[in-house]
Parts: sequence; structure tokens; C-alpha cells
Amino acid sequence: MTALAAAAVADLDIAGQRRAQIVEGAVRAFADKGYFGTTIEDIAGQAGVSKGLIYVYFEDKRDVLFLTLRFVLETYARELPALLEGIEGPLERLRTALGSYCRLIDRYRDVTVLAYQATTVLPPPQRAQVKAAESKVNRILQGCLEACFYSGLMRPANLDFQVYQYVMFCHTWALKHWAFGDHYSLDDYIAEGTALLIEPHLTAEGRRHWELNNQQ
Amino acid sequence: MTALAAAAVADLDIAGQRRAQIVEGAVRAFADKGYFGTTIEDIAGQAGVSKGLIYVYFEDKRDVLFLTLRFVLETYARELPALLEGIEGPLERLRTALGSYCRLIDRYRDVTVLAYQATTVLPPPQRAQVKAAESKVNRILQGCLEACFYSGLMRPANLDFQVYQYVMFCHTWALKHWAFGDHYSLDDYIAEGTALLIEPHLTAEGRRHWELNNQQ
Amino acid sequence: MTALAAAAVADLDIAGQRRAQIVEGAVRAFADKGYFGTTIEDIAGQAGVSKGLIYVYFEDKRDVLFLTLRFVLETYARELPALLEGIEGPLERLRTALGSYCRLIDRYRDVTVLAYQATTVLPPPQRAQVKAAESKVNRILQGCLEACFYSGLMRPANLDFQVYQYVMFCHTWALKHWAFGDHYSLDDYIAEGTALLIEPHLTAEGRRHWELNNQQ
Amino acid sequence: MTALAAAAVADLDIAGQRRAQIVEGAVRAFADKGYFGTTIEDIAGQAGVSKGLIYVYFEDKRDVLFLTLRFVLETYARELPALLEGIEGPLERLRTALGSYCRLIDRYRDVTVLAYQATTVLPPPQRAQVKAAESKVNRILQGCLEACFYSGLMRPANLDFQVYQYVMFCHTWALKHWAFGDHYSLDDYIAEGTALLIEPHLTAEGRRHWELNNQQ
DNA sequence: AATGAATGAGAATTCATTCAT
DNA sequence: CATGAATGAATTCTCATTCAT
Repeated sequence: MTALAAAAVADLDIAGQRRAQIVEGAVRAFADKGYFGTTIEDIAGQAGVSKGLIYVYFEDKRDVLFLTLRFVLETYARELPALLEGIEGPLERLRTALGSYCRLIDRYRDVTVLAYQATTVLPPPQRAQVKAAESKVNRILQGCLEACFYSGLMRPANLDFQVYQYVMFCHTWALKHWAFGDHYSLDDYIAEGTALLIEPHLTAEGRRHWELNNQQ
Repeated sequence: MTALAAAAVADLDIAGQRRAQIVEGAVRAFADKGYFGTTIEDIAGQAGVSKGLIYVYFEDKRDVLFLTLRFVLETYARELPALLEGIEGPLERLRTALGSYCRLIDRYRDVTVLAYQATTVLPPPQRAQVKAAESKVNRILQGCLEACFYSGLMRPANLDFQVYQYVMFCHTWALKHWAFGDHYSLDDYIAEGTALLIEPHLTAEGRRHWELNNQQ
Repeated sequence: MTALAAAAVADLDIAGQRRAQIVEGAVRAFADKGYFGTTIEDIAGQAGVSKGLIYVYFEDKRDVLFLTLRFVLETYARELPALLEGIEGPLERLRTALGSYCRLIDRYRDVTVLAYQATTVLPPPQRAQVKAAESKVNRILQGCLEACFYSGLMRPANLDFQVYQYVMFCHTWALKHWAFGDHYSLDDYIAEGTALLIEPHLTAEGRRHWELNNQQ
Repeated sequence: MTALAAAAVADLDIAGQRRAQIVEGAVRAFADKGYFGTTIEDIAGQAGVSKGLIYVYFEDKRDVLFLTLRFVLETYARELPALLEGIEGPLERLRTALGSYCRLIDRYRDVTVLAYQATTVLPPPQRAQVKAAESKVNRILQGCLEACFYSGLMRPANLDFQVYQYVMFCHTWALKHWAFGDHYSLDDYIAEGTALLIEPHLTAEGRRHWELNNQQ
């Protein structure tokens, strides 16, 4: 590798680091005051950089939003599979997926709400990308559910709809936190959701498996 | 009625009419561009009045938002019971409630999304009122579901959670319209939701009733 | 007098009454919040009439200001001579004039300040009228002082300047009320002013008269 | 001095310079149209900066007023002692103080009027500061007058009142410039004021000193 | 690369004034 | 005469964005 190439890589790295640093600041700032209540200065302050620097690494404020949303959605898409790794059994995978997604959302609760609040300001191509990133996460759950159907552990139903039930259940932890947060812990929330969203759909076979696993 | 009293009533009427007219304009304007993208001038334009008049009938822009949200939530709370009137049988009432709520939301789809986007800008007391108005709607569904539990037609479960499943299912028609709107008609959406959210929870008794009604 | 003429007079009278009523309201409103802080609605409220009526009897807001200032200055110009009536002796007349002017100003303290605050918004011809009205009041004091000079009771000095000393002393009761109001009663203020502004200028003859009068 | 400290000083300097530049613009703008007739844009124009910059260095329009008034009052409080420096003899100091204050006021005639017009819009703490700054100037005159009393050159009288006579005499040059400006030069004004406000209060001793100095 | 001073377009809000009733 | 609903010009203030250093 030539010195120039090394420098280029280093530059990219530095650029990447800076971008990450700013996105982290944006996550905090947006979480605090929402997209419209946050100023570029707020983001700069939270990121520990100057206002001007943001415009070196981002097009404009919407671009910061876009990359913030993408960052969180990519985190979901990256970590959810990681958390499923090594888990065997379709039912066990589905229940883990549901719980893990809730836990991930809890980590970025405010940004998840942000996606509902501010996606509209994104230009169509970027809005499409956010939707695609969200769909990618959904497809992980979809895979788990499909496996349950396929293996005869759950009664087949409209896959899309049921997946969305699961997705919205997880999002609801963020969206309606004011309604649940005070009365239920995250663990309770997940437990109740599991009971409501998975159990009723088990086949006889599925129920046997379920009870076996719950005994452990 | 004295002339004075008549004038007072007329005044109230004019004020009420104007307020309604402006809220209607706001519904259109907010639907178009969201709360933050809408200017007072947009609202005035959509309502067919001047900028200044809005400040005669509303405190400020947030107040317009507040009354717009309240108007829609009150419409839900008023019409949902009306649509349930005369319907007998807990299951039939529950299914009607679910479908009717979806249809109502379809009518004010964008304002329903607005509630998720902009409620944060409301001052706490008004935010509380919006939540209360939303809860009031939820309680209608809750009553229907409770009756199904009580009459032994559905297997009892955590009432709060199951109600929220229903509520979020209806809201999802607005929130994720981009994902469903193209592939499903509203009727399909409701039918699929009914199949997914009610049927799996029926008792044997409930299933009999269900099939009887579906044959009609 | 024909019926028509009677009606015209009555009209004028009604008009005059209305104008007076509104000016009274304006005095209160301006005193409360100053010219720029007062809205036409405030004036209407204080006067107990509708906003629209003000524009029947006045050109615009500045015109209300103009007539308010003129009203107060005319009150001064009318009442000061009345209060001097029957008072004999140049010194006694001068001291009475000084004290009475202070008392009059105390009655319309805030409007007196208003003259200093807002005269600038008047169009030149009306500003000139206000100045003229003020000068008319000053000339009353001037006459008293001149008589003291002429009769040899006070040592002659620059008449204009000394009159302005007297005028400003009276105005200062309004302008610097925050500095004096708490420490001196109006009576004290007048007594101290008399001691400072008249006594040192007395001739030997004047002093004799002064002491005679003070003994009474 | 470290580079950082140097930068900090430079920053302060730039900020200080800008603030001064804007206050200078405000002095001109307010002098032209008064506080209420002046828009932020006017001030920006007079200062040669953009509208937005004013809000970087000042809270709001009232804050510009406050700092403008404070600037002028501080100028008075700074320059008046400087002009008295080296002047010996209580009487000579008093007469110099009176004349110098008039001359200073002449320099900022319109801002002096501004203080009478617009102080009311300041929030109480800032209004108090303006009063305090004014009192500080008054105390300089007070010291001079007190020395004259103490040294037996002037007949003692109510100190507060006599000081206020002097202060108001100086302010009157600004407040009633329409009445004096055309007929008297500033020098005449001062000379007449001296004759009226100091001479009559001299003791025999004082009069001897006075004549000695006037012969020079 | 990084800063932060400077800009100015844009928005909310106020209120004098008009005018139909 | 009297009202008060309606208007819109004018103003303050914010903040995304630029750019010289």
C-alpha cells in the first residue's frame, strides 16, 4: 500500500469516525427535543464539534436525520441476527426475536419515535431507503415466523399481517411508552406480548414444545 | 329569548363556526405538509380566512394543533358508539368496533399520523387532554372486548394489552399506509385483522357464534 | 333656533361627550401602559365603547394621543388661573402657581410623562399645537414671576430660564417620581421647591413680604 | 500568554467590538426615530451588520436599548470625572461639572431623551440598573455641591433637591431643545444656567471667589 | 480539517384600521 | 349611531447554511 493510499484510507476512517461521532450526537439531541426542536447547534454541542463541521460531513439537517435513522435501523438489522445466533428451534427463535427487538428499541426508544415523527421531511429517495431498512428488520422476524408456520408449530396465517403485529408490538413500547412505561417493566411487557402474540397461535405440537422450553 | 341573549347565541355560533372552519382548514393543511411544514398562512389559505383571524379564535399555532387533534379524537369517540348502536352480541360488537374504528381512522388518516408526529409540541396539560381523549376511544374497544371475555366467547387475556393490540392495528392503517395501502383495500385490511386478532382467541362457544354470524 | 340647528347642537354635544368619554379612557389606558403599550382595544375597554367607535370620533391612534395631551394641557391652562383667582400679591401668586401646578401634575402624573414619551409620534402640526399648549401654561407662571420682578420683590434674572426652572421642577414630580415619591410627600416636595426656587431670589423687600405671609 | 488565551482575548475583543458597533448604530437609529419607531433592521442598517447578528450579541430589542442607555450613562460617569480632573476650588468644580454635563448631554442629546421615552419597556432589574447608572452621575454633581456647602462658599440647602435642579437643568437642554436650541447657543445656555443656579446661592465669601475667577 | 462569525430567508404574531351589519 | 368581525401590513426573532480564516 502506498503512502497515499494509506492516507486515503486513514482519511476515510477519520471521515467515518467523524460521521459516527456526529450521528451519536444527533441521536442524543433528537432524543431530547425531536427533529424540529433540535438545532444544528444542539447537534454540534452534543457531538462536541463545531456547527460548521457538520456541513463538511452531511448535506444538510435532513441528511443528518437520514443517517441517524439509518444508523439505528442498521443497528437493529445487525444486532438482531447476532442475538439469534446459536438459538435453535423456530419457536425459541421467534420468541427471542420478539424480545430482542423490544430490547433494542428500548435502547433507542426516542429515535424509534423520531422515525414516526420526522420521516416525512426526507426527500422521497431517502424516505424509500428508510422504509427499506425497516423492512429489512421486519424480514428477520418474518423469517422466524415463517419457520414456525413451516415446521407446524404455529397455525399458518397471513404472514405479512402477523409480522406487522409483532413489529408494531415492539414499536408500541416506544410509541406508547407513556401508557405502558409506568405500569410494566420491559420484561413484563415482553412476557405479556409473548403470551398474547405467540401462544394463541400455537398448534398442539407447538404447545408441547413451548411448555418444554418454559420448564427449563 | 331577549334580543341580547339571541345576539349572544349568534355570537357563539359565529365563533363556533369560524373555529370549525379553521380546524377543517387545519386538517387539510396538516394532512398535506405535517404540523411543522404547515404555516399559519397555509391554514388560513385552506380555511379561506386571513392569517390574522386565526389568532382571534386560537391562542397560537399549537392551539390550532390541539383543537384539531381534539376534534378528530372527539369525532372518533362520538361516532364509534353511534356505529355500535343496535348491534347485539359481544363478538359482533367487537368486530364492528374494530372495523368501524379502522374506517373512521381512514377518514382522518393524516391527522391520526399527525397525533404521532406533533403531540410533543403541546404543553403538558393539553398533551394530557389528548391522551385522555385517546384513552376514551380505547375504552370503547375495551368494553367490547371485556364483554367477550365475560360472556365466555373469548379466552380471557391481559385486557390492556389486547386492547392496545386492537388499537394499534387500527392506527397502523394510518401509520403504515405506505406498506399496506397498495396491497390491501381497507375492507381486506379489516377482514385480515379480524381473522388475526379475534378468531384465534375465541373459545369453542365463541367459535360457534362466529360461524353462525359469518354464515348470515 | 330651528329644529335642525338644535339637532346639530345636540349632535355636537353628543359628539363632544363621546370624545370626552374616549379621552378619559385613553388617559387611564395610557397611564397604565404608555402610548406604545396601549392598544386601541385597551382604550375602547377603558372608555366602555367599541373599538370601531373610536374611529368615528378620532382620525387614528395618534389623534387620540393628541387630544389626550391637549385635554390635559387645557385642563392645566384652565385650572391654574382659576386657582390663582382672588390671590393678591405677586409673591403669593407665584408660590401658589408653583404649588398648584405641582398638584395639577400630580393628578395627571402619567399623562405628563406621556407627553415626554410620545409627542414625537405626532405629526408636526399637532406637535406644534402641543408645544403651544404647554407654552400657554408656562406663560401663566411667567406672568407671576414677571410681576415679582416688576414689583421689586425678586431680583430680576433671565425670565425664560427661571420660568423653565419652575416648570421643570413641577414636571420633575412626574418625571422622577421614582426618585422623590417614596421620600417626600407632595406637600414636602412643594415646600422644598419653594424654599429652593423662590426664597434665594427675593430682594430685601421681598423677604419682608415673604415672612409676613409665612407668619399668617 | 498561551495561544488559547490569546484566542480567548481576541474573541472577547471581536465580541466587544461588534457590540460597540451595534450600540453605535442603535444610538443613531434611536436618535432618528425613537425606540418604538426603530426596527431591528434600522439598527442593523445603521450599524452596517445584518439583522441576525444583532441577536447573536443581544437578547432582543430591549436589550439593545438597555445597553445603549447604559453605554451613554457610563460615558457620562466616566468622562465627567475626567473633565473635573485637576480643577481646584469647589465653586470652580461645580460650575465645570454643570457645564461639562451639559456638553456631554449635548453630544448624546437624543439618547438622553430616549431614556425618558423608553425606560419603561425595560424589565425591572434593568430599569433599576439604568436608574442606578443615572444616580451615579448625579452623585458626581452632588459631591461638587456638597463641597461648596461645606467650604462655606454656598448657602447650604436641601442637597438632594438642589442636585436635582442641576441635573434637570442639564437634561432640559435635551428635553426642551425645541424651546431653547433656536434662541440660545449651548454656551449661552450654560452661562445663563450658571448665573441662575449657582450665583444666587453664593455666600459673601463665595461671591468674592466667584468674581476673582470670573475676572481671569 | 475545523471553526464560529455572519447572513438572510422565513415564520409566528400583533394590532391599527376598515366595513358590513 | 354603534359594533366587532375581519384583514394584512409590519415586526420581531430563529436558525439552517455559508465562508473567510
